[in-house]
Amino acid sequence: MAIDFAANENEDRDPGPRARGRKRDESRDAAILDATIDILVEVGFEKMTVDMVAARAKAGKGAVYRRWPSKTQMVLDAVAQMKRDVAHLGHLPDTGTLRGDMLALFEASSAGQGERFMQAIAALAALLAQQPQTADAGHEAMIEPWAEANRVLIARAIARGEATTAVDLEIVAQVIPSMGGYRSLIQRRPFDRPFLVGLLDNVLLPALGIGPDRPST
Amino acid sequence: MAIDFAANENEDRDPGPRARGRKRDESRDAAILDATIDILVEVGFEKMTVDMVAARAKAGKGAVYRRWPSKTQMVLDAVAQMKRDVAHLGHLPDTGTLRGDMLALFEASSAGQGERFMQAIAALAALLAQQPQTADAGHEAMIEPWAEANRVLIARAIARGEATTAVDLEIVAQVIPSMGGYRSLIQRRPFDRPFLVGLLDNVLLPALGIGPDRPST
Amino acid sequence: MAIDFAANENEDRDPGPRARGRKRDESRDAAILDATIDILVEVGFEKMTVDMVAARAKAGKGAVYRRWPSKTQMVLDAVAQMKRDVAHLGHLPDTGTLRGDMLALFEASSAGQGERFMQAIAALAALLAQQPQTADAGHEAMIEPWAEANRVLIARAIARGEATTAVDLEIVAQVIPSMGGYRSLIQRRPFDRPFLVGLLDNVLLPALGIGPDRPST
Amino acid sequence: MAIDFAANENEDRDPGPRARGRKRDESRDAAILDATIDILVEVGFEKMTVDMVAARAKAGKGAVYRRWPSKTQMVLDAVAQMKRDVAHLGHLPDTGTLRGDMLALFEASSAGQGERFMQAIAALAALLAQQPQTADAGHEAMIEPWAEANRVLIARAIARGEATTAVDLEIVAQVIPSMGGYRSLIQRRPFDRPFLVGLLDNVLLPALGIGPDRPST
DNA sequence: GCCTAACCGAGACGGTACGTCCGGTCTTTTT
DNA sequence: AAAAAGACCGGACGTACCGTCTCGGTTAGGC
Repeated sequence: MAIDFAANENEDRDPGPRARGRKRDESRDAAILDATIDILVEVGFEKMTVDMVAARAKAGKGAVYRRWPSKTQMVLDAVAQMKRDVAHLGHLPDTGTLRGDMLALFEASSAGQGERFMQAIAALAALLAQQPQTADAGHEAMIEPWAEANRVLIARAIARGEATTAVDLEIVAQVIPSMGGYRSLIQRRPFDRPFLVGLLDNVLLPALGIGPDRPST
Repeated sequence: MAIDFAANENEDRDPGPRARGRKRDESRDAAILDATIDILVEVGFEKMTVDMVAARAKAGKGAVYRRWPSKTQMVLDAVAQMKRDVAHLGHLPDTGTLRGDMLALFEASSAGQGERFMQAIAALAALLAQQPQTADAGHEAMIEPWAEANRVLIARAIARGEATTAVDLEIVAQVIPSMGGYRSLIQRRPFDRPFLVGLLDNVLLPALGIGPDRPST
Repeated sequence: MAIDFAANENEDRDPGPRARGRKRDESRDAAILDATIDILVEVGFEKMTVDMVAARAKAGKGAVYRRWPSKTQMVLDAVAQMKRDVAHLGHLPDTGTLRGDMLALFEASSAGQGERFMQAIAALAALLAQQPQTADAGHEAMIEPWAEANRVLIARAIARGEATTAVDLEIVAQVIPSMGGYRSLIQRRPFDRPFLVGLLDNVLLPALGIGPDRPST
Repeated sequence: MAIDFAANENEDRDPGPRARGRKRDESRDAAILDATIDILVEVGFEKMTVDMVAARAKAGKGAVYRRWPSKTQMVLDAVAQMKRDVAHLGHLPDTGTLRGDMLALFEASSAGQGERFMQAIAALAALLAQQPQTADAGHEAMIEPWAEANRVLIARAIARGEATTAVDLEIVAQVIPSMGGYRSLIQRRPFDRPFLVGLLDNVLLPALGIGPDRPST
């Protein structure tokens, strides 16, 4: 967890003997990234221009390119920033059943910026495959935190005897994030509650040996 | 099945009053599509330019745009052409067990141009998400035939009593294609035999109620 | 004479084995150069942008930079083109006296594009001194043809015994063009008839030993 | 004479109620102006950047813009500063002949920083024509003092009966400065002794009715 | 055996975004 | 309060690429 795309910006800097001159205005970072997400959601990655972003953020192009070497890196960082805002593991739901936990996790992330995040992710797909490293970065920012949450919830279910120990946790925890990612990014169909329920009841829970003693739905 | 992206080109043509003038040189189609795949694999969709493709095919840009209305459509058609070469459903394997069938299907499609095809698909991801319609088209060309094959094999397993009837065939048949697509397109990691075996033994077969009475592997 | 700034474009090209591909649209050259002069006169060299010129000429920036390597070269060529249009040596006036010839030459060049040409030259001064070679080029285009005309007229006056042979024709022929150039470019005051008459009667004619048996003025 | 571009900076300052805080470091003025001339001569006005000048002077841009409102004004001031060092009218030469006086004036101004000054002036031409007012200012600083010296020397020659009274002193006194300015600024060729001698013997002296009873040269 | 339309490779065309650079302003820390 | 350092906005430059159009030349029918 704790993905930090901006690490190169925030942490890798060698302050040198001393930090002289005017400080980077950190508020510009946020303003630019916010504008990036806005435009990304509105027009998509291809039709977004750096000038649009700079104008929306009331910034100059210089301020943009001082921070990121290219439009692509800027967008990746914008999405990573969003993810940092969105993913607050730790206060994971605990309803007593795996099925309940998974549904509660979905509800929780649908609230907040969840929707907007998914829109941004979808707009972003175009650039993920441009180069392997950006694809990795995007995956780390998007799917890994989600898989981590799944891993924790399933581990809990195993611990309380609800789920079988016969399967590889690592693989099973990837099922919902991967299929959700594919659905959002490639199929561009919504990752909604019915889709999640279908996956739970027909794939995940059966694979874990959890029978259909389901409540309402 | 039998996806044909080029249908519009090859079949929709209205011959008009009569076909006059020089005939279109059909060998140029193949040369251009081959060059497209070459470049796509080498540099990716974004860095590929139409001029590059034309030069590689020793063709002019006019010949390209006479055949396809845009770079995107040309690339989609190139990949569809590949798919046509690769996917020969109908003679699906029949080994007696679902596990054996799935592995045999994998081996079959790994032969031929399978590797190259996957590289092309991966390079292609960039454009899939650009517009919903191209995403749909790409999905239809890539994943649906694969899911269809899964559907047939699983239906056979249910018919012979190997697999449970308790789950939704439609959803279960999507698991391997979706996760494979996500792995190839977004993670850009190989969809190889170990990954397939992991999915089969930890997700698909348990979900279908098929126990681990596996042979060697 | 016969200054040709565009020589590099029009004559230096090695056609290679054959001239292939679409031909340069020569009308675009003229359209761009005309637009260049328009904008140059309207806003001056510094405030003129290449995009302005391209838009005015209904051209793309590509067409501009295919012809000239920089804004500076484009402007120099535009002025040279103008000069080519303006300077039609050969049909020099012949009034019987040097004074009459010089005044007639002035009247002739004041007609036509003369005025516009001088405006362009004035706007252009900014760039002449940027680099030695552009300064040379500008000088060749602007002043040399003028000096050549002076040389011819003065030589005629010497031939018919009107002017002394005691002075260096080369130097004397430079007086009016140089002082006119300085006045236009640096002082930015008009090179008008009173100024010319002052030079003739107080400098050029006395230096050539021609007395003040002047007509009206 | 006594042009002082820097007047606004050095004399117009209102000391206010009291001069508080750190005193302005007057040595920075000179350092910046020196650096300005250096860079101006090295790369010309257009390619010179304010950052270059500040770096060379080991100053910040703030120190520059606290003193001059723009790059243009700074450069004009730098050249005016030079001029102040160079032009010391009053002790004009007096050799008994106009020809001797003019040559002696040339020798005097060639000494000192004359050469460097001319280089700077040449580099400066670019900005002179940008706006009329800077052109005027430059002309006043450069050419007018020179013309004034010519005027005095020629008036003396007329007074002692060496030169004719038949011509307009004002116009004749402009000949050498104007042609010298044109040669330096536009042609970028040296205003050297042979050039001066050519002008004197073929234009100025004949125009003033002074015959070729020249000494050695 | 011509005529003519449609093809071919090559490459110029208009338009538009990218990433760089610089002028003039503002901010931070040090003197 | 002035100094050096350097980030800030705005906007022009020159490059690259998409999809269209034009050039000279070639390849078929149809006459």
